Amino acid sequence: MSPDTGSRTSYHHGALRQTLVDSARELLIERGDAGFSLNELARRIGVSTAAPYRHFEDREALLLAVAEEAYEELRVALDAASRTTDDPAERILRMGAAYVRFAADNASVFSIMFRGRAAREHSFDPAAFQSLVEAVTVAQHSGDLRSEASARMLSRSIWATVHGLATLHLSGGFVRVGMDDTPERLASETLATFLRDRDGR
Amino acid sequence: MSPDTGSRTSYHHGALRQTLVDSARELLIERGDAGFSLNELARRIGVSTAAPYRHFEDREALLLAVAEEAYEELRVALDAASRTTDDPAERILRMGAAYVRFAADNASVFSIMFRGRAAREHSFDPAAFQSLVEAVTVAQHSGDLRSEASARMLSRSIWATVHGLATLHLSGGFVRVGMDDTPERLASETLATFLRDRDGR
DNA sequence: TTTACAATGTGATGGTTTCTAACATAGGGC
DNA sequence: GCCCTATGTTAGAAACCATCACATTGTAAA
Repeated sequence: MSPDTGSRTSYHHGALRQTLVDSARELLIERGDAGFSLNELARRIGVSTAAPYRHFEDREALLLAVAEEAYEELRVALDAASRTTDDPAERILRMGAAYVRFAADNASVFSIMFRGRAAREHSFDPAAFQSLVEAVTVAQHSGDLRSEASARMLSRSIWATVHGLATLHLSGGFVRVGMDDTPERLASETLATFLRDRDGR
Repeated sequence: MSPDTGSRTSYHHGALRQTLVDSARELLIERGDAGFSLNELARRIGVSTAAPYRHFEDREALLLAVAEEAYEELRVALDAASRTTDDPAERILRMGAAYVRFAADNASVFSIMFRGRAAREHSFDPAAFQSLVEAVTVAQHSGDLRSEASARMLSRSIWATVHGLATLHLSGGFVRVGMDDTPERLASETLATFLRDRDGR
């Protein structure tokens, strides 16, 4: 008897790898990290539960692929935010806001980005870090930054601050002390600490 | 036939609940969040795999109990760090260092503290936050803080910064850009951004 | 064009996990 | 001393991850 290939007409799916990554992201959003199941994913796509293993070593490897795509999206979002202004200080604020916004809009995906192999291999991406260092250097030269610490040190501080904002915002901690806010306001109010008071704003 | 009660002599364990929490922490450290198994835990302790369910609703509830104990330890550690100095700015630095140190010394426990119910119910503990606000207020009055933002706002910023340092330090992100360091130095170099330059140090 | 191969699917299955149900034991209040 | 409840046990259902042997198909060489 010919095997059941779901609603497919051909035996081979054709684009299973990418379908797995895309659908995995949806399922992850629905069920969360703990509730995510490879079996359920395969059933939804209409392939056998063994099929995903032709493309990914194990469950973790598939989630890593999802995280990698998300890291790329985050990089693009930060880049886009950076391009929305020429003002050095404003640029830092907007990149920070974009980071927290991304976390808020992609909660469960964001959380798998910062655990396991994904975190080790992709968090604090050197290229993205370098672009922040450059923005900070410009801001320093234009006198917008309070501190005289090295650009790399300051960038590390800013990154950590924004990342902390993102994760604590997700965890709901700010709500408990009556200090929750939009990602944009969280970022600008917090990063203001790093900036000199300026005329026009 | 009398049931096998492991190496125990009596049918009842006697202090199973606390033993579960303590051993769960050890197993969590060995295997990590994903690798942690209630069955393995029960086998180690020498009780049946159903026994833990007399004390905890499910796997998650047991890990929540572990997280709750850890939150208390963190609170104590922050309190102890706070008491090591009377200098207002130094106090903030030391609390920050203690926070990052705790994360570094208790990696897998720290990670379960900030996900799921544990994060929602215990992250950003209002009492701990209040004690930071007080330290910040003192530092403001003594002129040690750069910013004139409200003590609550500044405290939120400092907390987010320290939390970001802790999580990124754990993920190994700093290593990738050649900027890793001890928890103490990470905290002091980063929090320096918030402080005025002072004479004696 | 045919044929062999490599890639990608399937079905079946083993081992482990979480959690529940029904039953066993014992400790403490009456 | 007796019962009741708390806290164990055994058995097992349902799901999941992962692997095996086998099936199908696209493709590249002969």
